[in-house]
Amino acid sequence: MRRAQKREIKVETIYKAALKVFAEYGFKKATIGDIAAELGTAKSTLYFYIKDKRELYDKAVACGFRHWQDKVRDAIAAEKEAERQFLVMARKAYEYLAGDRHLRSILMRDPSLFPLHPAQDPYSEINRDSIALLTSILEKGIREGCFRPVNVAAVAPLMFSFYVLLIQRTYMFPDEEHQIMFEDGIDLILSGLKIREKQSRE
Amino acid sequence: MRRAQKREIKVETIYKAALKVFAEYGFKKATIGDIAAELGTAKSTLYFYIKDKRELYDKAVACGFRHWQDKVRDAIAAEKEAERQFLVMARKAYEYLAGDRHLRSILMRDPSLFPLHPAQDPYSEINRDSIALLTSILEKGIREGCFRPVNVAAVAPLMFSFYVLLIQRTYMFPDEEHQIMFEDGIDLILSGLKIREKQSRE
DNA sequence: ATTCGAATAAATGACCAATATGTTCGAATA
DNA sequence: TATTCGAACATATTGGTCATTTATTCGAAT
Repeated sequence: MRRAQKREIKVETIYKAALKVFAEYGFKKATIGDIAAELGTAKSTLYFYIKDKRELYDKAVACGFRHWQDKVRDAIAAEKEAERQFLVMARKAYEYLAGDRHLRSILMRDPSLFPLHPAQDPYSEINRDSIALLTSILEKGIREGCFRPVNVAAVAPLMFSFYVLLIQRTYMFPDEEHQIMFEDGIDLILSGLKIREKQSRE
Repeated sequence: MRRAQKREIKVETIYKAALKVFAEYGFKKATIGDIAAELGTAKSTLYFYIKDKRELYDKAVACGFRHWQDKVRDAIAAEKEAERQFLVMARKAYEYLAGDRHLRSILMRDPSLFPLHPAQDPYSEINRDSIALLTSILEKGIREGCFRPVNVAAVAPLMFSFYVLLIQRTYMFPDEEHQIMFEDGIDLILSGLKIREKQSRE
């Protein structure tokens, strides 16, 4: 295995350990010592791989985000129609987070990680990717004639924020009620998008 | 004029002055002395009307919110159909805030005043009212057959949060782009609500 | 009932020392 | 040569005291 490759793997294990420790103690209280201990290595060794604590946090979180995003992307790739892709995107993102305790804990500790204000978002690159993904689904749906021809450039970021809001609520208050909110929220947005040739009242 | 009535008026002027000072300096930096000076009265006199600084802030903001809400309610009352009411609600709320510099400044200083998490919302009563207003419009629309029969109890709070998000964005970044986002956001939600018997593609 | 000035209580900020933590570095190792 | 480590160094945090500011109370005056 090439050196650079080996290093990459090592860095990933460091991020994983860091994520775990940060999830438990939060950025302030977690120490480099804690993370080194988690890895069974000396503090100083870490500095062979990272610049400083802040960067470690950012990169570790970014890594967690990217992993999340990859899973969602894979799930979407398995679908053909835009409408299905939209639904799968929403549900998979939700489901993945349900299974990643650490990332969830970090998100709950520090909701500002999600971009309320895209301008000051430390993970803008990743979130831009998410919005791009959403954008492509919207465009596909519009091309295929199942979505209304909305202003994609304006609507995609909004929908992303709305989704973040839904996720935050559902995980902050994981009760029946918020579960329903999530489903109904997705349904509302999807209905806003869809073109319905004919609709019967009931 | 009755004593209690006179007192009420006085309290309102105090709230108004407080709002102005808090808007300029923020809660921490604004002092009771500043507010007293704004009113041209002794600090101690304020304590005849208020309990403490914190309460003054909360009540002053609540007063500002209520005023805002009243204006929106009035505008809605002038409309008949649910769909129009919905639109007017969104636009009037936006427009009112545009005209109230102090309230806007306070909101921008402290976005948490708006309930991301309804549970820990200090103005839950007022926001409950807002959601109730929205709920009644939704129900009316559903009864009248122009809105889909959504789960109002789940959708109303979500729409409220979404609206808060739109407002925050638009005022935090008052540029062309966000203006468009506001309009498109409202349009998306309204489309999600509406029943369209027939729709032609174009 | 309402206002005020003076007095008191509580919070805040500046400063310092002690400790904990982040970061660097040269020697050791594989 | 790439990687690890322990010790040394630098920086940040904490706890504690004092001085100052600010919040709040109270009795006298209107």
